[in-house]
Amino acid sequence: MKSETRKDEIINTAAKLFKDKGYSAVTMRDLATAMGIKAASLYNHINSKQDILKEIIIDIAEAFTNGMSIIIASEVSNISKLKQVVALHVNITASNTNGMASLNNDWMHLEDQLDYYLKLRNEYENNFLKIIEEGISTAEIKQTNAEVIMFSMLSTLRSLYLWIPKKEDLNADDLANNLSEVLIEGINV
Amino acid sequence: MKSETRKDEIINTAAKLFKDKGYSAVTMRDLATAMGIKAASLYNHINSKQDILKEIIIDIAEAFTNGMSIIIASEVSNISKLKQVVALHVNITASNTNGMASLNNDWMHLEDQLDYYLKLRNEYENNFLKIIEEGISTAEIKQTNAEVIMFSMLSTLRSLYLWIPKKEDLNADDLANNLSEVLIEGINV
DNA sequence: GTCTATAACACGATAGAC
DNA sequence: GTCTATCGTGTTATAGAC
Repeated sequence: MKSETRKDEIINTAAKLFKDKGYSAVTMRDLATAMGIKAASLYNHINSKQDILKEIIIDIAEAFTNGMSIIIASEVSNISKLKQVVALHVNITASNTNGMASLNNDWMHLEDQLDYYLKLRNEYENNFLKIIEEGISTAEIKQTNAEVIMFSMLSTLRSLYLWIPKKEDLNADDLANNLSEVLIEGINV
Repeated sequence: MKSETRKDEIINTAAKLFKDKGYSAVTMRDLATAMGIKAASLYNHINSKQDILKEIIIDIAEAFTNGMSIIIASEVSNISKLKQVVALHVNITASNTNGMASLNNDWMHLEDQLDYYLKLRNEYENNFLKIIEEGISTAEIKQTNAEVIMFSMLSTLRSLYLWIPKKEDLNADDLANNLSEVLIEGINV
C-alpha cells in the first residue's frame, strides 16, 4: 500500500467536506482549517479548487466505466450481469464513500471535464439499459418498462454512499446479495 | 386557482435555479436576472436568500408529514400502505419537481429551520419503517432486512424529481402503479 | 511546506430616489 | 415595485519571506 501524499490527503479531506455541504459551500479556508494549515498553503499541492473536484469525480467515473465494460463482456445471464452491477456499485462506494457524494451531487460544477463526465455517464446508462432490455427479450425479466427498472435500480445504487457508512458492521458481499434480492426478486411473498 | 404573487414567482424561479446548481451556487444576482429585475428589487418581496430556501423546503416536508399520517391511520394491508406511500411521493413530486431537488439536496443549508426539518424527516422514516416491519410480521412481506427495503424504496422515491420531468407524457397514476409493481413485486419472472 | 499580506473580484443585503 | 449606488464581508488565488 503506497503511502498517502500530501495532495491525496487534501483531496480526501475535501471529499469529506464536500459530502457534508457540497462543493460550492466549502471554502478553501474550510479545507485548510480541516487540514490544520492556512489556505494559501494548499496551493503548493493543488492548482485550484476546481482541480480537486475533477480529481475526485473523474477517477470514480472511470472506475464505473471500466467495471461496466468487464460486465458486459462476460458470458453470463442478464440477471447475473445485473447482480454484478449491484456488486460494482457496492464495492466502489464502500471504497470511496465521500467521493461518491461529489460524483452524485457536484458533477454539474465540473468545468473543463463536464463534457467528458457526461459522456461516461451516458455510456454507462446505455449499457445498463441494454442489459435490462436483453433480459426482457430473453424472458429472464418481466415484461415491464425497462427504463422504470433502470431508474429504480440506479436510484438505489446511487444513494448507497448515504447508507453504507451507517452500516459499518455489514460485509460488502452480504450487502450486495441482500440488495440484489430486494431489487430483483421484490419484497412480497 | 389563486393567482401567483410576485413572491411566489421568485420562490418558484429560485427553486428552478437551485435544482440545476444547488442553493449555494445560485446568487441573488442570478435569481434577479432570471426574474428580469435587479438583485436589490428582490428584497421588496423576500427577506433573505435563506428565507427562500425555507419556504421551498418546509412546505414540502409538511406535505409529506400530512400525507404519511393519513396513510398510517388507514385500515388497509401494509402492502396497500406502501403503495399509498409510492403514490404520495409521485403526486408531491409531480406537483413540485423543482422544490423536491432543494428538499433532497439543500436541506443542510437550512439555518433556523434545520432542526424542525430533521424532526419531520425522522418521524417520516420511522413511520415508513414501521409499515415495512408490520408487513413482515404479518407475512405480507418477505423475511428480509426491513431497513434495506426502506432504503431501496426511499432512494427511488427521492430520485423521482430527476425522472418525472423527462416523462411528461406519463400519467401520475400509471407511474405510481408501475413503480409499485417494480418495487414490491420485483423484476424477475 | 507553510507562512503573512494582499490583489481582484463576487457575495448578500441596505439606503434612498423615483 | 424597481432602480442606482454602495457597504461590509467573504472568496479564490498569487507573491514573496522563511
